[in-house]
Amino acid sequence: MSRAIAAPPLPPRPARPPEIMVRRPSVTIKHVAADAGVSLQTVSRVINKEPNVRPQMAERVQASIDRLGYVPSISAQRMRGSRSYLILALNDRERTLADWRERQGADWVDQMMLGGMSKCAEHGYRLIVELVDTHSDHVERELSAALAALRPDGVILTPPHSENPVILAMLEAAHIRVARIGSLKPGPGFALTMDDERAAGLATDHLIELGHRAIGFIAGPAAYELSQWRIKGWQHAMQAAGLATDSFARGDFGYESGIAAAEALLDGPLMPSAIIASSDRMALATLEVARRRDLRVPEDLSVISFDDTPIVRFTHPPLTAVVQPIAEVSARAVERIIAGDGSDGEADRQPEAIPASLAVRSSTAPPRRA
Amino acid sequence: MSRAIAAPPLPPRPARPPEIMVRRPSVTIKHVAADAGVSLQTVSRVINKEPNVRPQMAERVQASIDRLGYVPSISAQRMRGSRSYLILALNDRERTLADWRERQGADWVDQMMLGGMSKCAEHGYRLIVELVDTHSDHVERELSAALAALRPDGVILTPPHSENPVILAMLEAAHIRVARIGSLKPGPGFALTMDDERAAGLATDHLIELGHRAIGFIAGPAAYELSQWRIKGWQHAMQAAGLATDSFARGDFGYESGIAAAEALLDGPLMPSAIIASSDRMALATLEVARRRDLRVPEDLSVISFDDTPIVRFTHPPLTAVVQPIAEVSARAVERIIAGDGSDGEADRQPEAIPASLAVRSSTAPPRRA
DNA sequence: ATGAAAGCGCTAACAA
DNA sequence: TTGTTAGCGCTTTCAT
Repeated sequence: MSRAIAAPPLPPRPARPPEIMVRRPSVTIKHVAADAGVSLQTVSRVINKEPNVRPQMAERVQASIDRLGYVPSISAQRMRGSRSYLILALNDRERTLADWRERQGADWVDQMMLGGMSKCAEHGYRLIVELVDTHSDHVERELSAALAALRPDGVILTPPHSENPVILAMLEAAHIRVARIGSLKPGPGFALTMDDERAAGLATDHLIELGHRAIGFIAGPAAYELSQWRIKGWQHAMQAAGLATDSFARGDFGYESGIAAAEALLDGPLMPSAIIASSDRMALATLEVARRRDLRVPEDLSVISFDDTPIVRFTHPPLTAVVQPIAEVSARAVERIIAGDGSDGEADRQPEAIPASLAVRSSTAPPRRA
Repeated sequence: MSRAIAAPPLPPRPARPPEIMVRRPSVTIKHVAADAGVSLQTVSRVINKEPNVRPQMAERVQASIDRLGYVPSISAQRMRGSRSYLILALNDRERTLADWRERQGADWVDQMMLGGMSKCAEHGYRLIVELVDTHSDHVERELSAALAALRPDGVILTPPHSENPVILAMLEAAHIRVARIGSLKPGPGFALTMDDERAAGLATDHLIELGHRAIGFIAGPAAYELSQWRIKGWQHAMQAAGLATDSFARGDFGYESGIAAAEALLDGPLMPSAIIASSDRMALATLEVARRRDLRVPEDLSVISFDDTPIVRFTHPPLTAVVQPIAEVSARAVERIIAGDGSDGEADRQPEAIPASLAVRSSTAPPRRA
């Protein structure tokens, strides 16, 4: 008999909170069942929109739910193995914190949140940004703590985590869906790229079309797989035009390294009339080096940034930049994870490429001596 | 007898994942207990570092934990009413998404994450950024879904949520610890401000000291309580110097509104020689209006921004700006929430003020006609 | 179509 | 100091 259900008294809310009010007394499925005069199962079925419930019955239960203000306990649901509706976005702690500290914004994270959170919201999911040190030896502890605490349904890896073997192994062992952004290496889950090679080619071609012959390239750190793709894109475009690829330097994406790299290029044997920098910071640095040497941009030196961050639009001149579709890629990653992609035994191993584009502004022009 | 514990077989990991591998077979407290030959409770005690466990015993259990790779199920722990170690940071969805879409960064959110996440990490907590529409009528649904899903130990409210009665009521009813940033009104939890009034005074005084007499002010929307404080700060400083406070306009923090406001001020009866804008966007707009009118900054017009965001340092000239200690305030909010502040029946009702400062750059100078 | 019973992994309360 | 007994809120059998 349904009325036989123990109808637990709704604990009266104390007028004054007791010594320590940790958890609020909450309405459980039992209260609803008692109130509606049905069994726990029926309530459970209504909550989960399962079949085999007469509409009339469902209505009655729903009424009780509404009246009592019942909200299912996610913890309890999850304990029974349900989804967590959480997706973890792993970002590089060091770099992100540094960006925030400099108070220059972290465009990458911003755009990830934009694309990821929006897409998540569409499906009742939630995106959680987590910062992790790739290089530290407690990645393992950090990540396992995060996984244990959050039990995410999926994880989105960004460079340089996308290639971190420790992280990949853990995720694979945990059978958690994985999206790897900016990685082409084989690994668990699926890979997504912004076609960095093509993007670098785009930038190079733009300069070549303007008439540049000596085009310098400042690469990112080798730890980032995509650094190599960008180099390749530049090299191939140059070679296709029969140009030399000697004007090359490497930075670490940061400003200081950009200063050094730009100086190296401009001091090099073939003084470039244009420089492509693999990050906004390094592009900014290039601008600064040009200024110090009284080189006007773009008249004496064209500069292209590889990040279309807020600041590159407010420099003088505003920089021509490769626009990376970070938001789109993140949205796509979320979409595929929710759809069930990225589980361990995937068939489709093709990395998906979301094309980058080039925003032409005022830092590129034909070379003087063309 | 401890050996009497049912020793559940560790489910063999299938060589090939079955049809749908949803949850991985996981090691539970039972496995550990069986393995170590102790009771569940003892394991529980070791996990929670409770007293009354002989070191030797603890060691043995720990060994089993390590060997089996046991990780406590947070869901189960939480179901027993433990803390969630989650703190929710509620931000304005509309504004934040707009900032991200414009790809100009959302300094506020960045700085919140910087301060909040860092402090959280110190205490084993996690900060989750949640976007909520203040104006929509489904705030209630959105928030209750978030609360149900995450069960955060505390919530940090930012303007304009800090003053949203619906949100405040819900949080109070749920007995969740609350930090209200940028609010002085009484309410649940504790309040934190950046002393906007004093900050506006600081900016005004700086201009007065430079010799300005006609100082215009572009206020933020009235929906933000802090808009009024800033107005007050300006008014008081002006009155203290015996100056008129007629050169006043209101915007909505956005660029377009800034254009209109700046034009209104410059077309007003007393043409100001300096303008304080209540947001970076409106300061940028003021710069643009000045440019259109061939007013040089700072020679013909001094401009002060009320946000020290990335872009105001890359404009020409770089803007003098009020630096809001968002990271510090967020860190403080997290700290107090973890400490147990912000529960309903708080005694200390004094808002805590974290002072803002002024970064003097090149957009302010003595007026020409001084 | 509905209900009863048996847990899920864990901890509080109470033995011993 | 350690173990045993009840559940927590929910879902999954399996009855009815």
